[in-house]
Amino acid sequence: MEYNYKEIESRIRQYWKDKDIYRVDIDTERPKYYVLDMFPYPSGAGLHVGHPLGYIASDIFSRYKRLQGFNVLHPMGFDAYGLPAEQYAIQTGQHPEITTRENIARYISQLENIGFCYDWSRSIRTCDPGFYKWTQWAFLKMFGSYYDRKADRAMPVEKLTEHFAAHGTEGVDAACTKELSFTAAEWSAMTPKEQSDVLMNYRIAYLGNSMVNWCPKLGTVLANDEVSEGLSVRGGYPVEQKEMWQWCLRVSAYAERLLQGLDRIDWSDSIKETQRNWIGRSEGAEMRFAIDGRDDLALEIFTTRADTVFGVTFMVLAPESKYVDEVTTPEQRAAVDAYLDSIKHRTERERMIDRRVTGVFSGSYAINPLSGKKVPVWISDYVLAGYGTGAIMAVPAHDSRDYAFARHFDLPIIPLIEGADVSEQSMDAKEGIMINSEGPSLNLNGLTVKEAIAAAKKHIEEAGIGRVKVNYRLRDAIFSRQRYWGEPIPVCYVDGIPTACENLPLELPEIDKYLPTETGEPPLGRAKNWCTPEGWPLELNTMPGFAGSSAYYLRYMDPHNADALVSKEANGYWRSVDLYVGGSEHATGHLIYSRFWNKFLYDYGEVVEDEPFRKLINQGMIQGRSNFVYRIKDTNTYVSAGLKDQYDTTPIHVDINIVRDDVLDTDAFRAWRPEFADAEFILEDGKYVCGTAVEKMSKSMFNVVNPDDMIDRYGADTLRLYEMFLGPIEQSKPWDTHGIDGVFRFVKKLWSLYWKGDTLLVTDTEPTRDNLKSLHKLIKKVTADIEAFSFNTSIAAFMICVNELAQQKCTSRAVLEPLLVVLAPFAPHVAEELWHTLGNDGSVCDARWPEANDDYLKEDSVTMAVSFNGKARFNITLAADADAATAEATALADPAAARWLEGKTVRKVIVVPGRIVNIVVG
RNA sequence: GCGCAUGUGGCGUAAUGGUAGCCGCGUCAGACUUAGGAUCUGAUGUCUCAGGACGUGGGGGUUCGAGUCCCUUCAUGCGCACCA
Repeated sequence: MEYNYKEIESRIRQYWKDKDIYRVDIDTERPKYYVLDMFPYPSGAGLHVGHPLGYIASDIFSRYKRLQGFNVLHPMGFDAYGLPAEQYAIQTGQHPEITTRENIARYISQLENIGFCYDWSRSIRTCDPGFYKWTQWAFLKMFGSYYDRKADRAMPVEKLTEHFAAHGTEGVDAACTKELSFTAAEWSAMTPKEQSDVLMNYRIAYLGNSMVNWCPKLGTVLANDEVSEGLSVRGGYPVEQKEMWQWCLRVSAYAERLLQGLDRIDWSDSIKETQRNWIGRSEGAEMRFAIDGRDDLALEIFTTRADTVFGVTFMVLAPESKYVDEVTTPEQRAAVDAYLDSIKHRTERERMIDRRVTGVFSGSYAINPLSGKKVPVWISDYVLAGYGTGAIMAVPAHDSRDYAFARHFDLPIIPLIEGADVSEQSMDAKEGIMINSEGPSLNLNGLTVKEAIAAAKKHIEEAGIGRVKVNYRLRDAIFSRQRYWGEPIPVCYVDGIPTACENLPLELPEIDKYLPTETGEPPLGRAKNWCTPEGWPLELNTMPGFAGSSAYYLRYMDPHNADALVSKEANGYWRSVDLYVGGSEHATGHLIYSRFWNKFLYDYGEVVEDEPFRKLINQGMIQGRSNFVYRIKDTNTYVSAGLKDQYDTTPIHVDINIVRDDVLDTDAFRAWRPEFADAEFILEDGKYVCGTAVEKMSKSMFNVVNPDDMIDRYGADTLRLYEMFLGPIEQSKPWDTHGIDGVFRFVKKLWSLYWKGDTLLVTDTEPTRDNLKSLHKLIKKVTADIEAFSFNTSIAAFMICVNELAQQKCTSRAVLEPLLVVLAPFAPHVAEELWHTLGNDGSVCDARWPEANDDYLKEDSVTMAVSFNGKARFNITLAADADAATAEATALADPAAARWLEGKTVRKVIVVPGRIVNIVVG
């Protein structure tokens, strides 16, 4: 039998399908294990070789766990809502559902070709009403909840309304947009609309008027993680700050729990650190600075450097601060208005690129609560409205931003730390001994910075000037998108009051065009009869991309349940994801939102685990390797890469399929596109050598390698092995097809252990000790490697083992059969095929993972020469069970060593079995 | 600026503190071939007076012993960034 991978792989896949071998159900007799891949957005371009990297790794792990006797849940689905399908719909009029369905079909066929062990019966699509019903359900639950800080969990808003009716805001400690204060009587006197507005201030899913990232080109708002450096992540269009009414999720209420939870999960340090940064906890103090001559007004500021209060020489307000209007004096009114106007016209991006120091004096003075000194109040856009209170105390000596501002406007700078030279720059470091810090009620002089921070905070609280406060950088997530292709937000407006639509799913209506309406309403404004049966208008915004991906892992546990997102039974069994594999680019998006969503559901006992993903592996990105030709300017002549510097050239991407080993097939190039038909070439050594670059794999760079092509040329098993062989799974690396031949050779070599021509070589002969040693070395190594997620080293071990067995001419079934079991997770098709060849009835997927027997790995007795300290050489003989206590140097090999050892005693011999010996002498 | 990660042959990489470079690619030599982008065998870090010497970005340190641990420095990649 030849190794005919095409025939074998298609037959084996059919076998698995016929036997429905990957179907999983709850089985309380067996321990569960849940392995999940981040589900893909099915783009029109299909999968390239980079996508399966993580899927192959998780597939190996799933199969391994299954062979170990675990009941493994390993599903796959599709993140089907998204911008590309909608953009395509706008351009072509094609319904996004059609595009999406076609793309999903292509993805499924590509995935099936690789031989993954997914249970497709559990597959989900976020755009199915049966799925998004539960996305909407969770949203309504958030709409009906507030975050009680005392209980430290989400609670039904009814609790809050009861409390308001009985006690007003007295005793309420709830996460909110702004602190409110009213009595029970005042609450009862409010109109329903007013009460609704008050509750919006507390709801976890709320309608808020806030500064949002507005992308005019995309015609929608974006969440913070969808914006990078003032540009939209998708499309790269400019993003402006705009005040809009939007649905938001009060993610910030969970900031502390999201932070604390990181300590209990097995994720990489770098991704945990990224999340910690994103959450941005900082401990400090909030304190009040009274405005001179105004009994009714004090500026509330936040600082982490309470120790520097004596160095405050001015105050700064964000331009959007609510204080701005109040502190602006009539004399300064014109200047302030002019400044605010000039700021408004700058986009976020312009502000970021051009960090000029700008600002204006408000006319008012604030009084330093500790020193009693009067300091001017300024307005500047270097202070952010959205963080802390939107107002700061400026300490130019010890903050570089304040320093720049002080220098620019010639404001005083008072150093507070001994030896600090502030003539050129501020001293931001939190170290040194305090000076110039004595006031009527507090003296910090002589303390270290750390002591001073603590002392100042304590004093501020005791003196009633302010309080210790923790601030978070994490903002609430904007949850509205002015888009068609997303989950409808199940809210209607009853007399203008936002009200939950309890009848779910609220299905996405058909519309004639996918553009916003002429009046600027979102696309859903085009839907006919978009209202409740009672005639109340429905919300026109849809949910953002992260909505559908926030709880999908729960749905796989119980995908067809019509009565609940997941049944108690299914959730109680599968609990949470044991291993999650996906890209690190989701660190501040999906991976935060999912954790938040899960914790919210946990608060209500809807799920049993507080964290959704116990272990996370971030696979690296596979980049593309692009090829270039160099066109000489204004000609149709192309010069080889080595000679290009002699000409004025433009590099042009060339399809990697007409390049082999960086040498261009010039005929294929002429045939590639009409404009190259009569191309001329300047060659070197008779060849046209292309330039190369490592870039993102993309259609437009002609560097996409399709897994289907690889499977066609080498088979799925070789592709799987090669992708794992490339290097550590977490590492990003360019795809390089060179080297796949080596892996292909290995598979063929493996095959030839079993078959020589049409002769089956496997016999029932007793295995030799060497045979068993080779096998058990492999089992031990591969078991340890899989546990450590180190697949590249396992494959090296396979190569060594197969080479050894070939050299030993091993034909023993007792060795060649377990070899297949160990190989099955990596190369399942060929393992299954040979498993059947050996006469096994069932599938290799249901075999038992063999255990490594250390007895086969021990050396008999070893004599080795050892050099020590560069001085001595010994011959040491070790018995098979030698250890440090019993081994002894038995003979001295040379006279020099003998002299060195003379008069000394061998104290200790340290042995690493079969390897190194260290001799400690006294 | 802050944080995280990574620096090893021509290349991808490997080494519980214990012979640095396993495995693969590439290269060289040989075998078998009408032929090879097939297969098989062997060699392949650098220098070398052939005994060795030097080698894991640089500099220190701990250790009998350091690619590995500690300090420091440089370089690259990623994340956050006017967050007070």
